[in-house]
Amino acid sequence: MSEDRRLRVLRAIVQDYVQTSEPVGSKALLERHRLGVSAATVRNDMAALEEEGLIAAPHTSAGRVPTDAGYRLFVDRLSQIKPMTPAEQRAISQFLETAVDLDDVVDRTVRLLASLTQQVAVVQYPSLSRSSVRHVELVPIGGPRLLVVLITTTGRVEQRVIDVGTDLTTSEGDEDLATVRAALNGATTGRTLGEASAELDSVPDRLEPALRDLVRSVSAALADCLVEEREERVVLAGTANLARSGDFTTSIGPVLEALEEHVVLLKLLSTVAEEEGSVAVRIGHENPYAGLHSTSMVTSGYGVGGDLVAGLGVVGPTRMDYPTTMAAVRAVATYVSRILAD
Amino acid sequence: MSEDRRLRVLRAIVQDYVQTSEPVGSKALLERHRLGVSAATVRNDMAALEEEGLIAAPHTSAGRVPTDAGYRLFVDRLSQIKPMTPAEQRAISQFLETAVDLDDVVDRTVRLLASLTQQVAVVQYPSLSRSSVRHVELVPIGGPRLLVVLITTTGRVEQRVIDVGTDLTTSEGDEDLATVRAALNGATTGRTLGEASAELDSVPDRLEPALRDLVRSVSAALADCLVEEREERVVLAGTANLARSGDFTTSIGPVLEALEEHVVLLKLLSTVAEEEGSVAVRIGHENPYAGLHSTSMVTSGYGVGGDLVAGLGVVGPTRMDYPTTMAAVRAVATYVSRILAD
DNA sequence: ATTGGCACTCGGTCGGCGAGAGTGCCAGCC
DNA sequence: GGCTGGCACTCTCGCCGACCGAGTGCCAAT
Repeated sequence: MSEDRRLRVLRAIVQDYVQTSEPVGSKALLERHRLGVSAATVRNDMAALEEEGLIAAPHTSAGRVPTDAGYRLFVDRLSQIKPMTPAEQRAISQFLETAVDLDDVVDRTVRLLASLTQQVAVVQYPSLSRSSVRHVELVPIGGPRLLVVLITTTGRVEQRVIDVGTDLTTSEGDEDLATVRAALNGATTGRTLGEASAELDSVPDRLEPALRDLVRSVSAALADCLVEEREERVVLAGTANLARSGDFTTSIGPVLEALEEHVVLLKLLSTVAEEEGSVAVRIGHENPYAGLHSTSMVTSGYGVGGDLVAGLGVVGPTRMDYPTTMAAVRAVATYVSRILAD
Repeated sequence: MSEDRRLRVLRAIVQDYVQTSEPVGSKALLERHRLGVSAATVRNDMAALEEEGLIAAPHTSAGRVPTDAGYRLFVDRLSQIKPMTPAEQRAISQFLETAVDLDDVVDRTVRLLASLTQQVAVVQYPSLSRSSVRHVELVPIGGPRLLVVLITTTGRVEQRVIDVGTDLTTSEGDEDLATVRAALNGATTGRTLGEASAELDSVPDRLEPALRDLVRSVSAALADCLVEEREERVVLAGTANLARSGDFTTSIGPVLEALEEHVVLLKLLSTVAEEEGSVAVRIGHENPYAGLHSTSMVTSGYGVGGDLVAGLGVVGPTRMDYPTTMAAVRAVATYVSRILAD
């Protein structure tokens, strides 16, 4: 019994099941694939595959359905990512190029991914902790109120308004502010947000005592921006696709609940494959979160110039078209990275 | 046949149906409500109510179910908003108070509303077009690059980075910038965003010709911030509640799709009742959007100091507990307004 | 106007039945 | 040893009919 043919059978089963969404039997397989052997042989192979835990029968007299392990093997060894057509690539690129700012890029990305894959798309906002400081600015906005602005290499702008106690609209205040501004920029510009955060602590000590109070409040605000958890934000689109797919008609509930747990999604997105251009697939129970046990997740990282700063991906039924989904995720990740490079 | 009793019957039907989610018959009604009349009488009343289009029978031999018109009458004349208990009020207030910034307020609000009502919560971001300009700031961030910052009275901060062509890091550039900054602030500060936008056009003409190019690019960026449609943003929570309610088990799809149409949601939220503390209810087919024909929407406005700046509300099955839902929406709107007043 | 009574309607459920799909196994063949 | 055709078996699904019960509509009586 050839190992090779057994895998071909598995592949055929996965492909058929993905397409028809019905358990596939030995006879149906023969009709749709030229395997060159008889139904009985296929049945033997299927029995073996079931023994190995790669496929399973919903009940005695029905066809077979791939198990999570079966899909895993299919993804790892039996399929290759379907390249996108030039037309699709152009469409993706054009759609993303017209975005006006970071929010718009993220918004367009998530919609695009949802419509390309017909599944639920998840896009993480570029994460501060992996990007770095481009510039820090301090702007007095009347009386003792000060606007603290942080600009990152990913184009994100964080700001806080703080009350520093003393009036800053004097010429003396201006000077002080300039000193503090220079000190803070010196300490943080060019550093990653994590490094910058650490560096901030030592800034007050390097300045003359008179400025310490001021710099301390500003540092605090800045540190707040740096760790700002809201930055770890995800955006969803295409949840309606869950209902259409038909795989979850019984229980969309748990899946919707899981999708509302943005913290969970973030964790799942953050463990994406390291190299750019590669996609990670998490199938069914491989997923650590129970609500997603009946789903698969295809994710990839994106970011500017080799520095991965965030993840994106889709969530769909385990019975999904992995090759095309992976292609779409990879393509979108690539293009959004390119857009962000500007 | 007393009109009064007929309405009592309608109220009883709505209450029972909301609670049991099963068509209510004459006998069941008598068991749960002391109406003081016999089943036959109730049947006559029900026939009359059906004639008036206030209730309907799913099929010949089943109980009656309120129609959209029936719910409407119930909401308008047969129910009163159930006040929240002091404990609930404290809980709401405390949960919202701990928010650190505007995004956090919105995020907490939508989650709170979803969990209070066990339905889908929708919260619109405070809308720029109804708030006004607090301050405009221009920050040179190296070479010809300039950061344009707009701060609104709702605490929102919009920014754009633009390229102005000439190097600004000269002392001359500093002066020019100061002039432009003063001019822009003079033209916009204190005005609503709509007014400010109109005012911007005339700013270039009032300055010396040498500055016109600079001020024109800055004005453009600022105008862009002012009309920024992303500001008209909504946030959702509790979509999983749709699945649990059981009313949509057959067709969550259209509802989920409708909820993804943020533009539609915005339109629905923007036509909220004018007075603070009042809630608007849109029942079933009263809803202009087909995907929401099987849902009701309970909305209210919120904002700082009498100026309504945005809407919030919930979307749920027409079979919802209107009195409690309306109470929750009203309470949350009130408290979030109070929080935003700071 | 209200009430009790009664015939009627109709959806939901349950059991049985047949068809069809698919399997497992075995004996034979290459 | 591996492949094949054949055959008996199992199980689900859909269909049909019967039954049950909730609920109604109507009518005659009060």
